[in-house]
Amino acid sequence: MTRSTAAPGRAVALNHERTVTALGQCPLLTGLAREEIEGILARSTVQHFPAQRRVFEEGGRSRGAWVVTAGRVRLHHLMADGRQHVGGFRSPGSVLELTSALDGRPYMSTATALESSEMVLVPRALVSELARNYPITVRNAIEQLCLEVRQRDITTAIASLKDARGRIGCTLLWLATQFGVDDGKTTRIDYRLTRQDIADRSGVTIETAIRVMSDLQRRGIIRTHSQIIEILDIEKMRDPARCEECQFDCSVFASGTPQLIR
DNA sequence: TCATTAACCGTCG
DNA sequence: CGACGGTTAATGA
Repeated sequence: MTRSTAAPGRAVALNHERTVTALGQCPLLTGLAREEIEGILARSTVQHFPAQRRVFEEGGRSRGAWVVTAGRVRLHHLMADGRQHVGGFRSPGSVLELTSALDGRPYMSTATALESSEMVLVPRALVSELARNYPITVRNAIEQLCLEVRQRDITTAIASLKDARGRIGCTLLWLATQFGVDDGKTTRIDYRLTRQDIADRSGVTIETAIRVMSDLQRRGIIRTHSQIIEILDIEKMRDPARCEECQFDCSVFASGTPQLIR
């Protein structure tokens, strides 16, 4: 066999390895052995999506739970005026639409690939079967659904904040809990986001998002570089977001943070 | 395509 | 009235 055929074969094997690893990192499957993950993958379908392609749509019949195994995904609702309300962003290891997979009702939001992404669709039947065969997955599912409920509270908090400063501040702080990487003094949101993404997550126009973020940069509270946002002063960020009077569990400072939704 | 700025305008406290 | 934020347009990277 020539080198030209052997090399792609090895690439496929490596790719499979990465898919298995990412699938194993899915919170639903925590505690399962490698062979069990392999078995689940064997009975699931792997699909690839180019940037901007829809993975599934709100209202569509649930075929199962989706697990992000590569790339990045945006969850959102399409609104009548053409704007999007973004519910959240996901990265490898995330499970999407577990609720729909469990109750068989339609998908609750639309998912769009932000970049070339790989998704594993775990069929509904298999999700039920997992619950029967591996009690740990029931615990995992409960844990995951609790996290999703809590995140929904954050979304509510963002929407209920009165002004744009507060909404964008709350959005950035939440993103910091989800994707934040502590660089000693500052926190970097390790997830590329356009101004439009921030605006859609905050419920404001892109111009307003820019207006507010430019001001935050002038005041030395944040710094941005090629779609990566760094929070330089979390205290001052909490101020416009009015974190003190917020009843939701965003907990930017929480040490021993529970597993977050990736 | 993404980011930024500015002028303008309606809403609301 | 004046702050705020959406709309529109122009421009730069």
